Amino acid sequence: MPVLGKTRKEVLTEFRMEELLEAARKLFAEKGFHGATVDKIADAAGVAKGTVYLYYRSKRAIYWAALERGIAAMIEEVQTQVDAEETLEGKIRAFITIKLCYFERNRDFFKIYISEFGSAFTHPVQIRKRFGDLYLRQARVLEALLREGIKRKAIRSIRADTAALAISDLTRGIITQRLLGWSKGGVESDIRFIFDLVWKGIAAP
Amino acid sequence: MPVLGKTRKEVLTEFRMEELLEAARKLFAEKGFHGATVDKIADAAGVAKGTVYLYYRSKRAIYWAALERGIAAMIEEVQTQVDAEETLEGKIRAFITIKLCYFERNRDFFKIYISEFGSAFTHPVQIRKRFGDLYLRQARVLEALLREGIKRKAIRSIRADTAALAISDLTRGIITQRLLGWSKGGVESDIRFIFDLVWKGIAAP
DNA sequence: CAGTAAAATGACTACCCAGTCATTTTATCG
DNA sequence: CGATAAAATGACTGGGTAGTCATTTTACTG
Repeated sequence: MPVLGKTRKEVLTEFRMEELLEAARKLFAEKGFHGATVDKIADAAGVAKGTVYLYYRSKRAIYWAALERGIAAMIEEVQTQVDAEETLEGKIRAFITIKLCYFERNRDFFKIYISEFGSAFTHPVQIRKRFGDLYLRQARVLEALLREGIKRKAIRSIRADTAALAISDLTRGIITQRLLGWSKGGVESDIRFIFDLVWKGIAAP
Repeated sequence: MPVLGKTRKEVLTEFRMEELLEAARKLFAEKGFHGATVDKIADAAGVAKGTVYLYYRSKRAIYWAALERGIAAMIEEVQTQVDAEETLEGKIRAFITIKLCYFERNRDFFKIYISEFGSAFTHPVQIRKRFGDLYLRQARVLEALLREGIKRKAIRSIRADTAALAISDLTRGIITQRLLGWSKGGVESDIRFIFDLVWKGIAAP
């Protein structure tokens, strides 16, 4: 009997899916898609393997759920913070900052994200497209900012879509470097570095 | 009996290793490390599976050989072309251009390269280090250029190591976009775009 | 051409793992 | 407290593959 919008069953389902997702995120991050086994994910979530299949259709489905949810959360956070800034400069800086901080906080997720990027070429077209759409969605937040800047002559006339992807690449690159231990400076220093490079690179003369 | 520096055996070994590497490169690029089977690699090289193991210790060994040789060849090509340029501007442009063209010509290799990048986090430390060294080696070519530019006041005072990695990331990003079909322009247009962004970003005021 | 060594073969072993489903455990309710 | 349904279990199946090695093929040599 539905009492407060959610039936008992719905609550349980939500709980199990959450626990499984959390366990899966850690294992996929640690071992990669192939290295993480459904058995281990079940174990980590404190259930038996069969139970996993009561909540997710397949191993891939869990993987996708983890990836999709992570990207969606990131986009939301980025969008909110960008909207909160007044100036174009502030907005672009926020875009870089929030992404960097989000990944710094969610290292597990970033590892999955990056790994998916690497497999993009070997996946079937349809999966590649799905990931591409997800990735492009966050780039488009930035693209809109750049377009606005170009219109207002604050930014020189560049290809906004390409520039947005380039800035995303730079951000992703810095995060990778940080996770691999190649970056010696602090987060602030890294943010400042990228932002300076980008801003000087795109600002109107 | 060694006649011309190489024994019959050495020639055969070299030939087989080459054939296998070529076949492996294609398959790894197409299917990824897990998707490519030793059987298929052997097939593609026109030998039986057992023969593969006469020339390579393991599947991983073939993979590494393909990756290492590809990166080494790229570095060599980049270094040569960079050296051939006179100006700092020309050298930096050459760095970007040659990498882009090299990968454009060796798409198979790039797919392996990128995929390795994605798996960097899930590999054992020792393998990760090995790949890192390889990657950093090419970044150091650029780093040396930047340092020289900073010394000569042509480039503003920035962290040369971080900037070198950032420019590498940008280049890698563009190549990825091209391979995924996200980049609409031609190669020249992409090169010009990155170079402009970078040059304006790092040039002395 | 026979005999020997080098090279190649592919059937086989040993292992791994996604996904299933008959069975057991737990919750619900009259 | 049974009876019934919902949820969970884990042994099992089917498919797959890295790496081995006894056997066969090919090349070389006297």
